[in-house]
Amino acid sequence: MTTIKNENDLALSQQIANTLKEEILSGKYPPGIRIGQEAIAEQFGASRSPVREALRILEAEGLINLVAHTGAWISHLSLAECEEMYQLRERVEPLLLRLSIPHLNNSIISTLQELALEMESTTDVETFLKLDREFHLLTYSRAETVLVGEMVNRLWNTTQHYRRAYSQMMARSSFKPAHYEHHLLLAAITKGDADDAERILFGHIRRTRLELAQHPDVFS
Amino acid sequence: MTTIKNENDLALSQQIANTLKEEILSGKYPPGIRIGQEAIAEQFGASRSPVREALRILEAEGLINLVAHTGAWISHLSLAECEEMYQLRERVEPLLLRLSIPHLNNSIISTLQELALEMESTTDVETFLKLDREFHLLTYSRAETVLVGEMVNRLWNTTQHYRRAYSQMMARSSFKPAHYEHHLLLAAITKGDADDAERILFGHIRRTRLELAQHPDVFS
DNA sequence: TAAACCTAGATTGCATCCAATCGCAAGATT
DNA sequence: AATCTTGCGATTGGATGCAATCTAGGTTTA
Repeated sequence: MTTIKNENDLALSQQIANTLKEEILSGKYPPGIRIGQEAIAEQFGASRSPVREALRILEAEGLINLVAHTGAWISHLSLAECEEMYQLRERVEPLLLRLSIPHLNNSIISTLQELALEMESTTDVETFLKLDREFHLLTYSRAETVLVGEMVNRLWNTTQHYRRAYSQMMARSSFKPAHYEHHLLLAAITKGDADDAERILFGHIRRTRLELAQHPDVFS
Repeated sequence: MTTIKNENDLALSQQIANTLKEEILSGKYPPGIRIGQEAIAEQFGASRSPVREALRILEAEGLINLVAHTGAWISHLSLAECEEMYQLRERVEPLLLRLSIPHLNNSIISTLQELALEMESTTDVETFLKLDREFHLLTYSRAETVLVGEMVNRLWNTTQHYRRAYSQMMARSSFKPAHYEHHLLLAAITKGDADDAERILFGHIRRTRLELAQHPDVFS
């Protein structure tokens, strides 16, 4: 008997929520469209009860909006709301990074190095997105926290669509500052300099926010 | 025809969630105890369906924990988790304050002044808690945000029990630093000095976190 | 005596059914 | 012609019933 919980052990509502979440983050459901309870229920071969609970879970994570009698809509942020999310990220992610840095070992740091180099060499937007997410979440991975980590996860999830749109819009050459910042961040992490790492990360997110604000056409 | 939504117009599940939330925050249900679906359903004269959705909503806000087949438990934070919440507050609340300060007018500032003085003169813990909450939330009230404000609200709600326990434990004299900080904060706000206000607020929350850490007996 | 096992009661999770509400389109009215 | 009204179809919200699971208490066994 193992303590590892099998996915099948989870409540059906939770399984549905997890799967739906991945589908939403993957871009299968674009922002602004509606999801019908019946359709989801059919997709999973379940009744609408667990589907409705799953939708509540996703609403809590900010991925969808539930409106009474009109259904569940994939969340879409306005430019102003997106800027809010980025400002939150600027404040919260440096904290999480600080809590993680003391526990990052050499093995992790060399993986980070590889990820940074891979990012520079890829031309595919979807690959870049995936690597970038991996890179940053790995820098956070050793923080011995529960709540801060969850919050950062939520912030990343709710801005996922816009990171994608932004990356697709930017010419590949415009990623250069991001690459430089990644290397600077890595250097600070290697030195164990949490203050410096915080500053660089803050600037990294802030720069993205300001650039995003110059492309309001993403939000239409 | 008015656009103001009557409470009765809200979905039953939302009404139940709202009422339950107030009851939890008021201390009617102490941390660690279980809430039965049947009991809640009976209290509201409803079936278990809306109750279950209400519980999902409250879980999302961090007020309860849902465990499969064992029910809903009022959240209780460990000392470590509570410190996490406070560290989040240290980072997020100064941001919200910064966004609010430019729009605070004289009428609000004089109300803040009154609240600060009232706090100093009260001896009742419950009154102090209420005034303190009013004071800080009022300093945030003009921020033109949606998401940041919601997040701060959640942070306050999930730490409510512990602010109460902390206040009850502290001798009244130990509130003096808090009063000084409130006045300093008010001065910075009056000057419109967001940088200074951020620093003071950060220190205000941080001091409370450090004092709380010296009273681990609150978490048992 | 203490630990493991087993059964009964209670509680939750899910499926199904019915009622309430909304959106849309066709028709009526000014 | 534009706007308001009205009715229908579709979809969601809530109630009820049953199966699955957990907890507690008593019984058995080493």
